[in-house]
Amino acid sequence: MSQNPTLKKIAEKLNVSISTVSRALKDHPDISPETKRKVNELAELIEYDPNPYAVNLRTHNSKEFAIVVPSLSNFFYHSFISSIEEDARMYGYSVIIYRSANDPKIELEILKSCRHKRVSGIFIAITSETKEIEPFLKLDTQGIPVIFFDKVPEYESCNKICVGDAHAATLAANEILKKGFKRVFGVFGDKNMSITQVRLQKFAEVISNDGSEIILETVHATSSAEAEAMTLKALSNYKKNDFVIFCMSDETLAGAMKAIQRKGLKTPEDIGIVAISDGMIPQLFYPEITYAETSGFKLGKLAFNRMMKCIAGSSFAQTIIDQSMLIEGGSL
Amino acid sequence: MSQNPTLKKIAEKLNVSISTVSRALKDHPDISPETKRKVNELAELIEYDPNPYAVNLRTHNSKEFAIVVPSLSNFFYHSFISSIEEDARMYGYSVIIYRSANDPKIELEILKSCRHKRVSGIFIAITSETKEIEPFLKLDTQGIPVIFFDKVPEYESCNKICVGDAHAATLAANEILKKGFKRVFGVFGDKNMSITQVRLQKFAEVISNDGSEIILETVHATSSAEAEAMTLKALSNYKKNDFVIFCMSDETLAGAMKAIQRKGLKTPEDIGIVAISDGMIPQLFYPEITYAETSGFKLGKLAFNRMMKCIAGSSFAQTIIDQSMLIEGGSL
DNA sequence: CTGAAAGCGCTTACAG
DNA sequence: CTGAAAGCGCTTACAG
Repeated sequence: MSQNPTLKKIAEKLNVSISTVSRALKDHPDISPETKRKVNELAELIEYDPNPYAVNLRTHNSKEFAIVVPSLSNFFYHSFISSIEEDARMYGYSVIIYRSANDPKIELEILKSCRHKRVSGIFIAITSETKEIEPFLKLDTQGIPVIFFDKVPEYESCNKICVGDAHAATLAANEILKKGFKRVFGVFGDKNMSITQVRLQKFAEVISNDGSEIILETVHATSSAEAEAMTLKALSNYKKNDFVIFCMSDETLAGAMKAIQRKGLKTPEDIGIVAISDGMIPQLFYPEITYAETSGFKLGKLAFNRMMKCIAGSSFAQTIIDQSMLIEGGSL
Repeated sequence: MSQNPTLKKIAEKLNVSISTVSRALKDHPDISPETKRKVNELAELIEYDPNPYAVNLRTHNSKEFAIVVPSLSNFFYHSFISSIEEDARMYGYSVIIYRSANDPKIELEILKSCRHKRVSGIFIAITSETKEIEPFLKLDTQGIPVIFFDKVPEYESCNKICVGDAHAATLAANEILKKGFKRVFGVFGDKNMSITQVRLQKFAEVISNDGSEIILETVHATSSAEAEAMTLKALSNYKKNDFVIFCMSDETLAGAMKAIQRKGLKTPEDIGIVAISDGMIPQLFYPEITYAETSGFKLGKLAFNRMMKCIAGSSFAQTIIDQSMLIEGGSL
């Protein structure tokens, strides 16, 4: 069991002290080049790697990041996680994934576990029920940076990396105006989520501010199946060529597309559709669906960047909004 | 910084020794009920939680599982990870995610990191280039159980949890025979992957053994785009109603569906399609695509189960095959 | 029933 | 340039 190389073993073989070996390995200026060479050679040979638990016990630096998300069955979070994982490994960090199941109690437990592990930092998308953010702020003051992403609290002075909800909604709405549709059917998600509120509000604002006589009907669906049923119902009094559907998320998009297919309608000939999406689902269809992109991958890069700055000592809280881009398919 | 509760602090407050506190907390029979009560009360009060790094340094038990996958942008792996994460947290383990980027060198590095962290166990889908499995076996003998899943090595005596490739291919092939198609176009993945070989071989076998005059054409695509191009080409001499497409994976399915939509064909009226899939993509279309299910979630449950047995001391290596089920959509 | 002591593997002031 | 020593927070034989 104890066959793992340790400082002690190297020290014994080389007839120097453990301290010397430790210093040589971290290229401490005190140590002679000759000793350094010998130590490094042997370390290489026997594949020495410091025991991370011992290091942490001394230094309280775990070289682990935690990512906490409400759910793992979500393309957006996957690409966020991939993105973080990619950067983390370059910097020698590992990534621990936690799933809060959208339950604030579990979320709190996870935070506790993060604290005891003394993770180097936490990326978190909070649950839709999370009310208290003191526990998060406390971690921050204890030296564990917390970067909120996607689902973030209202509270001002914390680090937040968000999708540009208003901007994405505007892009989609403008595209609809540009094409001159007469009726818009907007499929939105759970009413309680702040992103739903922002997207809905902005979308409605842009559409109605246009001055033209566009009819906007909106619904809230909490699942794909619900989105499908609602869209189907809306399509019952469908008239060719003046109708466009807007979906605020991949989940609602999946449902709406199902309804469109069920009705045997074709985009863009029979009906238009545009969404806010991470891009995976839009690309499964032909013509590809036009969408305002919310990239988990890009968000991950921004979040990681911010994290590294926090670790380097930046205590200045910042909200970063990732502006989205319109990706043109041919669906409207 | 050092404001975290420790055994020492409890001991001081209660005027007992650290040893006593440690024992009381783990309900050691030696300790008096009275002492236990006092210790536990205080521990509760100040929210004591053992420092996992200190515990590990002593016990070499990390309570962390590692999951290693070639890529994270894959629905199948996501559901596998979700599944493991769910079980792991119930048992008080955390889950570390590693991505090998399908590179055996990175894979090796990850293994090394797992060894030094002394993770409690590893779930791994190996890269398609992995030749040497000694490093894996070595971990196993060092007391870190390795459970291979999905992409597993040929080597016999190790723990493997696989999708029933042959069975899934058979299910799909039988469905095709049942419906009496005349021409089958099979879209397969990377030739080098063992799952491709098994699926192709079995599929071809079942189709050709039927005795009827079915024409089977197969291609290998390494991306969705390639699958789309190849399917498009095959569709150029398409004749209504005798043509069915089989896709061995979600990736190839995405490509084939794109081609079908591009041609303006409808399933099942114009053309049939059947796949092996995790189920996410098939459900996006209407009619839903019929598929032989390979469930990452179910595989995860099986793998976790096996892991717990290994940790409990089972040294007997075992290969578990998860038989798939045919999920009927209406696509052929 | 309880405690003193060693030790897991490392880091880092302190001393020389 | 190098080493002895203390200590991170815990566990566990050993002794009483």
